[in-house]
Formats: sequence, C-alpha cells, structure tokens
Amino acid sequence: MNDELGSQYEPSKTESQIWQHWMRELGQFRAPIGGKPPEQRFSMVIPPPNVTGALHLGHAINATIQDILARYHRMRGHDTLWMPGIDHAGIATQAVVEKTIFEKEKKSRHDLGRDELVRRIWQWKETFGNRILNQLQAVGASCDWSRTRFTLDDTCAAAVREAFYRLFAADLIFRGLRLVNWDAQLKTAVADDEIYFETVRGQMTSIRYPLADRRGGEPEYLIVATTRPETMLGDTAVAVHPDDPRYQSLLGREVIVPLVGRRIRIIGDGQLVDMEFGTGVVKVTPAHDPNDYATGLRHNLPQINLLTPDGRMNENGKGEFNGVDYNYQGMRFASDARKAILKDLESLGLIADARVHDHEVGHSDRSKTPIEPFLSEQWFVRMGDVDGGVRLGDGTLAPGLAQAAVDAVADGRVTITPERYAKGYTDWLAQKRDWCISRQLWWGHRIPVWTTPAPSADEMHKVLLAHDPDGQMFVARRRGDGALLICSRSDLTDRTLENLAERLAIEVRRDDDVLDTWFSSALWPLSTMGWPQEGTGPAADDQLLPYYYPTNVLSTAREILTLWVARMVMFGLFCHGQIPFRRVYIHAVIQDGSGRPMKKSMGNGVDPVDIVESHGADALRFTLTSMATETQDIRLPVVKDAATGKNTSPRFDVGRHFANKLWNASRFILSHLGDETEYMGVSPAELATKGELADRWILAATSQAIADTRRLIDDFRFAELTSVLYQYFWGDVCDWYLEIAKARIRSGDPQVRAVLAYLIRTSLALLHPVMPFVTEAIWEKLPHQGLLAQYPFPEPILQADREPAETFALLQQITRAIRDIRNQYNVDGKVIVPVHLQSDSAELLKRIAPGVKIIENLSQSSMHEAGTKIVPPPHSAIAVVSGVTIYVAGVVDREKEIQKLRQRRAELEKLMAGGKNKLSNDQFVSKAPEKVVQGIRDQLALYEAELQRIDENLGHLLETTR
RNA sequence: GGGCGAUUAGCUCAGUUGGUUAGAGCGCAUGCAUGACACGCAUGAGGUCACAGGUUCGAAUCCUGUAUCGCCCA
Repeated sequence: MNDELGSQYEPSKTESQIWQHWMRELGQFRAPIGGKPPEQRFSMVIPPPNVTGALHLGHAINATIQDILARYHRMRGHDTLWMPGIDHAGIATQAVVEKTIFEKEKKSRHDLGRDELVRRIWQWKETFGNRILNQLQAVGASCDWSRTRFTLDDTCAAAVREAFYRLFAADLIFRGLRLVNWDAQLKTAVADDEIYFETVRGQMTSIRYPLADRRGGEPEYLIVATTRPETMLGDTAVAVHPDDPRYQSLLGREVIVPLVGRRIRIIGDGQLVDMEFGTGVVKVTPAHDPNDYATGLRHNLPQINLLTPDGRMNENGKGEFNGVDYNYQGMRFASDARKAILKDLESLGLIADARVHDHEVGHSDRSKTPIEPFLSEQWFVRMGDVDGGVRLGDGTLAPGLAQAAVDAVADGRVTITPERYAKGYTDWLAQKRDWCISRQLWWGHRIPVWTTPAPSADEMHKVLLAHDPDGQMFVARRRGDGALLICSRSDLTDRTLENLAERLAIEVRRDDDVLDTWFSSALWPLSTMGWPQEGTGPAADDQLLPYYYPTNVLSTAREILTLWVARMVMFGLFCHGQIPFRRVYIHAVIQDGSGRPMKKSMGNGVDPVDIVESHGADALRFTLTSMATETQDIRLPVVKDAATGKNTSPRFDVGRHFANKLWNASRFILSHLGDETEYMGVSPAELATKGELADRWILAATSQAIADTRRLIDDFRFAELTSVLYQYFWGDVCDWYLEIAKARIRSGDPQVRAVLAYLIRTSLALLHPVMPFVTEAIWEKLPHQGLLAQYPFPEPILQADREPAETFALLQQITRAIRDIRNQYNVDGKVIVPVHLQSDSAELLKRIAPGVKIIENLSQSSMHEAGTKIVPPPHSAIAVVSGVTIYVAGVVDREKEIQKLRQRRAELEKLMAGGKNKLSNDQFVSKAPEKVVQGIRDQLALYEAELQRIDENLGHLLETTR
C-alpha cells in the first residue's frame, strides 16, 4: 500500500481523478429531496458569476467558504443543496460582444439588428459561459451541478415574468420621467454602481446673467459659476440662499439666460446654495444635474432637456439673445457645444472669470465615457411606503418594499455577519429611492409591457376585460396621454395578446427596453428553485422550493450587499412571503501586498487557476480560508514566479506544505497499519479512557479539535478554523503523538495502532471540508467503504478524559527544556544526556513518572533520578518549568551557563517586583477578583522557587569555577 | 461632506466579556541528511500593541482627540 504513495503529494496527478469520483458516485452532488426535518436540510445559492467573467480570487475565496459549509453539512448527514449558476450580466456582456463584432466585422448592433445581436450573444454565451463554472469545479466546488441555472434560461425567465406581473398589478412598477445616468456611447441608462469617478481637469467659468427689469442701484448682472456651461441653455432658475442679505431684495425677480434669452426666476433655496461659496448664486438646471433636479421638484421648476440619446444638443439648444439668434443643435454636448457657447459668451463679454478646476466626473464602467445625467422615460420599482401598504407573498402587509427588507434584518429574521454591515444595508434601504429597472439594451429580459396608443386604447381595454375578466393574464393601465400599457403575464399570454390585437387590427407595441440584470438576480433564490411553480408536479425540481427555501446562508462580497442582497430580501418577501436566506456572510476582500485592490489593469492580481495548477486546489483553499477573517480587507503579498512568469504568493506555500504534511503523516500511519483493519473498529471512547497517558491526551485533544471545528464553522470563523486544524494536526498529531508512537510501534504495542487508526480517519474527516482533494485521495488508500465526502463528520468523544492534558503539557515543557539545553550547548544528536529531576511536590513527580519514557525518547536523554530531595549533579545546566527543576549534567560550558542564569535571574527579579507591587496594592487586592489575586500569588511562588534553584546552581558553578 | 474599517514582531494576520511573561504562520539565526515528510525536524532571537489624553486597582482591549491608509454612500 505504501509504495503507491510517493514521498511528495502531487495534486495535479490526483485532483481530476478525485473530482471524477465525486461527480460519478455522488451524482454531481445532486441534492436529495424529501425525508429530512428542516433542521437537517442545508441550502445555499451561489452568487451567480458574470457570464463574461473568469475566476478571480474573490470568487475563489467565496466558493471555498461556501464549499466548506456545503461539505460540512453533507457530512453531517444533512440534505444539502448548493445551487450553481451564472448571470447574464446585461450591459457587461452586450458591451463585450458588440466590441468583438465591431473589431472583427466593423458592424454595429444596429447593422445586425436586435434578433441577430441577441442570437450572437447566445452563441457567445454557449462558448464561454461555462468557463467560470469549470474553474469553480477545479477548486472543488461541490455545487449541485445537475441543476446549474442561468439567469436568462426558461426557468428564470418564468420567475421574472411572474414577479413583474405581480409588481405591476400591485402598482409597484411604474413608468416615469427621471434623471438617470446616461451612457451616450452605449445609449443606455446605467446603474449607479456601473459608474466610476475620475478626476478631470476642467474649467470653472463665471458667467454674467443680466438682471431683468433692472431698477436703479441694482446690480447689472448676477454671476454664477459652472464647470458645465453647455447646460446653461436648460437653466430654469437661479438660486440664492434665502438668508443671504446680498440678494434678499432680488428674490422673486428674474434674470435672463444669455444666448437663449429665457427669463428665469431668482429663487431662495437653503439646501442647494452655500452662501460662503463663490458668489452665492447657483444656476439651476433640473434636467441635467441631480441636485438641481431635486431643487426643481421643490420649486416646481420646468425641466428642459438639452440632450439627444446619442449625446448631442437637441432642439432646445437654440434661442435669441439681444436680437441675435444662437443655435447649437446637433453639436456634441459636453465638447463642441461647450466650446461654442464659451466662445459666444466671451464675445458678448459675459465671462467674468475662468480658472482651472479639477473635479470628479462620473464615467461609465462599460464604455469608459463620461456619464450625462439625462431626463428620460424609465421603468421603476416603487421602494417607498405606499398608502394601504404592500401585500407580501404570505398575505401580510408591509408599509413598502424597502421597509419590508429593513424590517427583516431589524427583527433578526435575516442576520448579517460581520454585524457592522447591517448598518450599510439599512441606511441604503431607508432612503427608499425608487429603483430604475429599465435598460436600453437588447440582451436581457425584455420588459413585458405592450402599448396601445390612445385612439384604440378603449377598444383594446374592453377586449382584454372580456377575454380575461379576472386579470389572470393581463394587467392594463392608462398612461397620461391616454395610451394603454398592458403587462402580459407569460409567454403564453404574449401570444394571446398579439393574436387579439392582430385580429382587431389594433396596434400593440412591445417596450424595447430590457430589465436591469439585478431584477433577475433579485429572484435568484426563488427562480433557481422553480418559483412560481411550487410542489405541484411530479418532477423532483418542483419540490425544491418547499424543501430548501428559505436558504440557510448567502455568502457574498460586501459591495453587492445593497444592490443584490437587499433586493433579494424584498423580492423574496413580496413574491413568496419568506426571506430568501437566514444568514448573510460577507467575506473579506483580498488586496495585493501594499493594500491596493487587485486589478487586471494593474497586473497585480493572482489567478486562482494558476495556483490550482502550481500548488493544488487544497493549498489554494487552505490559504484563502486562513484569510477569511472578520476584517474587511486582507493583504496578499504578490510575487512573480521566476519560472512561469505568473503572479503567485508565498502565502500559498503554507497550504501546499500542509497538504504535503498530511500526505506524509498519512503515509507513515498507513505503513504501520498494514492490513490490520480490525483496529478501525475499536471504540474511540474505550481508547480514550483505557490507554496510556499519551493516548488519553491525544484523544482528548482530538475531541477538543472536533468541537472547535464544528463551532468555528457554525460561527463563520474560517481563519480560526484553519489555525485550529493546523495546530491540531501538525502540532499535536505529528510533532508529538506520531513521535511518541514510533517507539511503541517498534515494541508491537497494539493500542497505539488502534489510536492511529482512529486519528487518521478523524483527521481526514475534519480536514475534508477545507482540503477535500488530498483527504479524499488518502481516504481511498485506507480500508474504506464509500467516499470520505459522505463519511459522518466526527463527533467529540463524550467520555474523553481531560485530566491528561495538564500532565502532558508538563512532559512537553520538560522535553523542550532538555532539547533547549542540548541545543544551547551544541550536544551531538546521537549523545544521550543524563537528566535529574527535582520537585518539591511528590504528587507532581508521581504524575510525571508514567511519561518518563516519552521524555527520554523525545529528548535523547536518560532519566537518572527524580525526587523531592536530590543531590544536584555537579556542572549541570538547569531549567525550571512549572515547579520542576531539570538538571542536565556534563554538557555545561560554565561561563555560558553562569551568564544564562544571571540573565534569567534579572528577568525573574523584574517579574517578581511586578507581582509584589500588585499584591502590596490594597486597591488591587480588595478590588480584583480573588481568582486573579490568587493567580499572582501562585505565580510569585513559582518565581521564588525558580530563583532559589538558580541561585543554588549559580553557587555551585561559581564555586567550581574558582 | 456623512458612515464604516484598519494601524500589534521584518511580512501577513489572531487576540473572545479589561486580569498571570501579548500569540500564529512566513521570514530570520543556529544545529540536524533522525526509516513519514528538507514542502522536513529541533531550538532560538524578534513587539513602547500608530500617537496624545482620559476612565480603572489594572488597558492592545473601554472613552475622547490626532495622524496615516482603505472602503462605502452622497
């Protein structure tokens, strides 16, 4: 058996084989349905990665964490569902595909047309879409691969349609004119999170607006400053602070907008205007600035849009001023029009000042072009409270969608770990800003609303009512201009609608826009489990929802806590009446060694797939898990691998070394277990009480490790988990127990084999959730039935004897002390040193007695004497640990030993002074808990004893020196 | 501008409700080709817990302020 195992673990040779075994024998980790009570079911949905993406460290750490949970629960016998899938990522994907098509064929999406572009994107998705899922498999993700979903597949589409229909019917979806972030390159609205800010060198221009109907003594002009002079054509007011004495008398009067000649009011607004800043006068352009937009709503100002969807000045960009016509229509908005306007103002002498000004400009993440605030018709989901409340899926009433999601966290139905992130979630939702869900794209769920223009609206409405009196298929709503908006519930009703319209020769036109990707993501826990179908059909999938929803855990990155997590909670409650998950875990973000985010453009990223290839998946997982702390950022020092030229990190060596250690320790144990399978059956509880000291100690330590492992996984303390496992296996098992076992194996002790048999199985099982490949690979070499992945997760041995821990710790201290002395005096490794032990406590010596062999074997020593009164051997080095004095004779360099003892003496005196100081402080003695005071007393006594021994020996050494 | 986080050994991080000499891994130093493992074994050195105040018998830990870095929101 042993010769099958090389002395080095080679992950690349075993991982794919192990993966195949799991996939085959566990049916692609298919989640069972039915039969277990709720507390024995465990479910998660994966945050669906972007279809355009490749695996990065964020995915890798998150997948590892989820996989630890999934494997742990599976081993505990829980029915486990970890739902995998990918996101169609509307704008990101369309942008990538459009770009490739343009590069290859010099064709725009308009050249191709909607159907053809969508066909091409699907094609692209088929080719690349599974890439990231394959990468997740390479790190060992035990998702239910038989149920992989895509946010644009039929199942998810059905959920999107139903959710939209219900929201529309509840009047929670509406169409409105709003200021949105406009990407003029891609001609679409983009979400706030798709914008990044860049400092741009611009110009702050101060412009003179002539005062209308000027009276004597009044200023000729009001001066406003702006970095965006082109927007002045859309000004509908200028604002001053209502308390500003300079302009008090001008409130309610008018100024004339240069170039367009429009008269606009001077309004007072304390929110918009900062009196101290500039001239204290601000231009108000509601259609082109979010703050001005809000101001416009407060003062009922007209909104004048200047922009065409492709980023040019529209027909409002012209006018007459001082008898001269000005026209900027058709010019590119923030560039050509701006230049022309500045030139005209200059020649009119209306520029009071112009200075260089650096400011933050929002750019579209997708096209890298500046964002324009743009007033346009969009679809929204109403987030705020509504009169009469919102009826949730379970029939209860909530004040509004956002409030429902706030409440779910506030009352603890959903918990967020680390807790501090709950605040960000709540604060964001509390703004209750309506959610713009329409995108002017072709890739995505097309908005299921058809419009019939006013002339036929009445007739259409009648037909719909006749055909569908209960509103089971359609919901229709009148728009301001009399047109009818019809929301159709499903693919089937779409056809009905279009047939009806065709028969009656009534025009119905489907909305061109698609839904924001987050709309379908928000339904992910529901849609992947087949909602709105629920337990109705014979198909197993139909039972997922009642069996596995709500999920137990959602593990994700903090930046989508609001955009995604909050929206899942809202939709979960609205559509199904239940939260989508009970616990949210937010993992740390991995940065490079100097605290910068890892970015492709900076070349400082580490590719997890490279690490899987070079170090193995287990090494990657172990290291990433050790970085899953509660802090928000973790640094990973990045270095370039000299051989491959790829980025890597020395931190991954830790994981690789640990996997190798596990491999070799197992190899050792296996070689001595031979085929003695009967030991596998010995009850660990029996071993834990009947064995030798070391056996009882390691079994108690194992029980402790088991209990810790369970607790730490349950509490999401993953970094601590790795340190417990590392310390237990490498420290306790390898460094101590295996070393002790060697001598006993040689002497044919059967008990030690039984313990080893237990230890190896337990260790492999404990480590399996974190390091599944290497543990499973070793498992296959053991006499076994079934996969380790299905083996019951270890339980602590209830009868484990805790007493040996203290005695064993003392043996370890003594062993280390002797090793230290050997080391200090460069004793050759083969030399056996003589040791004498002294302690004032006969009881202590009695406890040590059974461990003398251990000390001897592990420190190459022989115990000559142990007693309460011994004659210290001459010329010996000493060490004092926990009330035991160790003399090692015959190795001493006197001068060095004297120096060492004096140093220790000085140290002790300092420590003792500290202790005495505390005890002589009445306040301390009276106020500190008795346990603490006694602790100081005990410690002091030990110091005193040690000092005495040191002085004694120092005396001997000094005598003999002379 | 508002909120949150970080600052502990050369590096990356732990440090549970304040309490005996502040821990780990890596790196470093010394020794070791030890019948599992040199991806190893043994031992050791290394810290004014960012700074300044305060609370307390007692502070890395609690409070206030300052500095530096980062994230989120506006």
